[in-house]
Amino acid sequence: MAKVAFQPIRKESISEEIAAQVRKEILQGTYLPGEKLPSERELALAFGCNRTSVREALVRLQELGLVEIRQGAGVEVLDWRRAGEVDLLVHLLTTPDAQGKFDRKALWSVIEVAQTLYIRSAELAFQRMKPEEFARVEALLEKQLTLTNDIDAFMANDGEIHRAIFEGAHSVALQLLYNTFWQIFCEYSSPFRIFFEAELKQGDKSKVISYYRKALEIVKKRDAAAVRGLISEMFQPASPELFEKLVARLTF
Amino acid sequence: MAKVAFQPIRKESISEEIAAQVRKEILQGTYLPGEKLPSERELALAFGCNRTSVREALVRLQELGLVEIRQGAGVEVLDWRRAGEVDLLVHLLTTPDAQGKFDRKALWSVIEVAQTLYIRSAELAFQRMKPEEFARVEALLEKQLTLTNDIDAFMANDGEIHRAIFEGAHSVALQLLYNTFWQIFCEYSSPFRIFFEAELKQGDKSKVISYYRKALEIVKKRDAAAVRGLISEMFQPASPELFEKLVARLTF
DNA sequence: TAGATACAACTGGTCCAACCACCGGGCCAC
DNA sequence: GTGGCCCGGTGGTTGGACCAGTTGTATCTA
Repeated sequence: MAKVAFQPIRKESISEEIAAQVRKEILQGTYLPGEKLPSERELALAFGCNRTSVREALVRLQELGLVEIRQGAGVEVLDWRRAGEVDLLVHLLTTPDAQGKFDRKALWSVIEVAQTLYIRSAELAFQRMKPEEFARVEALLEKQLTLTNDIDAFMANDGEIHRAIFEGAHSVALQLLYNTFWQIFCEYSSPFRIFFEAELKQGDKSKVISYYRKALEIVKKRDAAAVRGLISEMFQPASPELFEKLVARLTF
Repeated sequence: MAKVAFQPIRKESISEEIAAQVRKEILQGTYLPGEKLPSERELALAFGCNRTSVREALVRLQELGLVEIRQGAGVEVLDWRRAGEVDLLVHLLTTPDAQGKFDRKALWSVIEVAQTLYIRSAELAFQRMKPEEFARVEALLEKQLTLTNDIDAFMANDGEIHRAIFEGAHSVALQLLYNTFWQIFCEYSSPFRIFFEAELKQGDKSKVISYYRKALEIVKKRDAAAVRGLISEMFQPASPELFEKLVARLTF
């Protein structure tokens, strides 16, 4: 086991690079809905690469609902507020606006929705989970309380706990929503990491630790009535004042 | 205006065709998570097309979180329950399982989540909409009551009403979620079309019409407390018994 | 002159063949 | 057991060619 948690490197392909650049321009409003992108051939020239790579990039953007590609007629920029897919969120949240400002309002809206979905998910999970599923959640929560010395394992197990809840709802839709929102969280995990590290050093006085204890108790008692409050508590660090502190630590 | 609402034809590109076929196989479990797809060259041979088209198709699947493409190592099938994006839902709902059976449970889970999101959205909208936004919703609702003779216009305006509510929440996340869920609804619109047509013929006795009347009143009174109940009523046709009737009319 | 027609320029769609970059496994020397 | 090396296979990228659809325009026709 390495002393440091090395991050696996990922080489961006040319088409991803191109997609990222064009996506940014569209999200920042350089290209307005209804306008046409330069032709594939022009883009290839501009990016100094092959047309094939440009095409792959455009296909990516089309999948996100950012553009519409029509043979013979060029590539039209769509209004992403009307046509954008949910998976656009993660890009939206990591793309500063034209003034280089970070979109706090968008992030806040995601937190808001995440909380709503989490509460609903937990409500359904408490109705639908089988004994062995409850047992698994209990086991994960107990494990979490033993991982206070390993921040990496702590955060990984944290993800598994949340996932178990969303899976417990026995809802494909919620499960996929979890995937998307978890991906967003991962992009933002750096400030949370610092937050958790500070918390864990406080040992028993830590609010985070006491939160997991409380969660474990509620799950053991199958106390469905207490779930809503518990989750609201979990989202407490996302309250406006703490929100600003977390945003200040973002690293992209 | 044409007598019939013609559907714009869209020619499927080869890469879309390939993506659809491979997606189906993955969703049906022909390829299990961890397995590798045939190489691009093999797929090109099998589909009788060029490798370029296969590559575009695979990029599409990667964007959905269905596969992971790694240079030199082939294309690995991922577990879409863990890695799939929300945008996968629309494909999941229109892909029968290996026995050719339609996945009712998945559709039900979508309806369930849609209701949750709609309620939350409306709650927020009632808190955040400005007078002109309320006025717009009122106008759309009033317009809806005049469109009882034009089913196409009726359904289009219906979409605008829902969109206005989701936009009223002033939440980018909810707005994009609306786009994705609306897209799913469009895939399923045929049974709803029949349902609405039958309702509209009943005139004032129609439950649907009375629903919009009630909605209009609630919006005019800014009666936020009544919203939850109203939306639950709207999702009433999705109750188990009617759900089966609607499913029976699906046409894909 | 108004409308229909034909054309030409442009755009995306597909294909081919070649080469580069990377992975994985097998082999070898240390 | 470790690291170095090679080799076959896989994805990544390239340039160029041609097909197919769109669009605006110049032209022809009534």
